[in-house]
Amino acid sequence: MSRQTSNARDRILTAANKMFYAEGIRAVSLDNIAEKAGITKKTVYYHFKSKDDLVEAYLASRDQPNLALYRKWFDEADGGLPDKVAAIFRQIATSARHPKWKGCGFLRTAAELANMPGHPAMKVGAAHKKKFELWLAQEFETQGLVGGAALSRQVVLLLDGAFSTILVHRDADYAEAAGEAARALVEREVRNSTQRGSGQMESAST
Amino acid sequence: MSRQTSNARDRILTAANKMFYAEGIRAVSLDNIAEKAGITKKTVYYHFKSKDDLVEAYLASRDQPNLALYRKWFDEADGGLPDKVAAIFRQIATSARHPKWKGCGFLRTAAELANMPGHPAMKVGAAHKKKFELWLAQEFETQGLVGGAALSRQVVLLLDGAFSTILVHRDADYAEAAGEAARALVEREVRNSTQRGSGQMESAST
DNA sequence: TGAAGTATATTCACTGGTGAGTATACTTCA
DNA sequence: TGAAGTATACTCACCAGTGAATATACTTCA
Repeated sequence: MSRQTSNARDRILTAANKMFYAEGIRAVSLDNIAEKAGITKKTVYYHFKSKDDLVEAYLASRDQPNLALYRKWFDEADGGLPDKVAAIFRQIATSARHPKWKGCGFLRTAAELANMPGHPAMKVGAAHKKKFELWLAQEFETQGLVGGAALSRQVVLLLDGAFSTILVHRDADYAEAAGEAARALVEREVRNSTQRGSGQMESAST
Repeated sequence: MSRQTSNARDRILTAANKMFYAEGIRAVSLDNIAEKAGITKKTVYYHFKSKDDLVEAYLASRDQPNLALYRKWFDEADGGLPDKVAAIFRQIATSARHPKWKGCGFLRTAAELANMPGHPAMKVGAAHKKKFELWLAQEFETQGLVGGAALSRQVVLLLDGAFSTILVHRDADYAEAAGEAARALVEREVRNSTQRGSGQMESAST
């Protein structure tokens, strides 16, 4: 790690980030990335031991920034829990209207590498999604919601559904619909948790 | 189209179906498919004008069978609307526990080809998803639900969310969670529609 | 009816190009 | 000087797509 070094590594990672996200994993070669980074392929192999390694680094580099963004959207939104959750979906709708938007990089990578369940990038992706689910569950439980974990999971399902569906239809309105569904589920749980002190049934039936 | 003809074409399509679904689009070459089908690559090019063309045919061949399956699950489930919707998710959970399950072929193809929005296969995929959404909306409206279209969309979001999330975590339980969320949303709309005759507001607020 | 012609279906062998990954040598700075 | 970092130039495998030839059936008309 000397003067120029981390510079080249950063440039590779930046190029990988843009290209893998924009085009997909298998659609982008290390030659492409090297060219974009303005270095040789051999230098890529100096800093990353294989393409798979670089793919893993690509997703790892998105982990914290992405989570921070969700947290920011949530924290800065006005209103109660339902509004804060809905705000995340509204922000995603906004992002999705940018022409360069191509869905969730984690989800798309998982879809593309579905035939390699042990791939290191898959683990990074799964961990990222788990972190989000856990963070939201904690937010819910801090606010006194009893079924925070289950609710968080439902919101996650709507969120990933929005990512996928918007990508299929190229229609960001799906994020709004998902936001409304999430809002309804959160409202319901807020009602549930405040009415009965520590009740644990979710549905009237069964 | 003589006797032998459609035979080769079918074998190609069968091989493409299995391989594209199992491995992904760009991970599978036409050499691979030709070998699996027991014919020459040139024969593949006789029946399909390009790889893209074959990918489109692959998704098109899954359209009706997939929709039929969802309809069957829905129709054969006991109980009311909420139960019928939940049944779809339970069936998906069951499918997802098979080792060969790799998510939704339409969604995965869309994720992989996200950089080619005009790709013919993308159109087939979008149309497929729209058909499902429309079918479910009609089922809802036939049962007298006012907000059938919006509700159908919410269920779709949960469904595609389940596909994506299960794939990431390799955990079919997400389908059950999605099913519970869907059930809650349907129950809410049933309540909404029966209480007020033809009201059209979905949420108490705004 | 049967030979000549035509459309369908398939193969073998190939091309131009790209993929991941490497052997080796040069450069630069501490 | 010697280790970190980078480049040139390469290997070998594969990939989408093609050229030329052939086999098989389906007409057509003398």
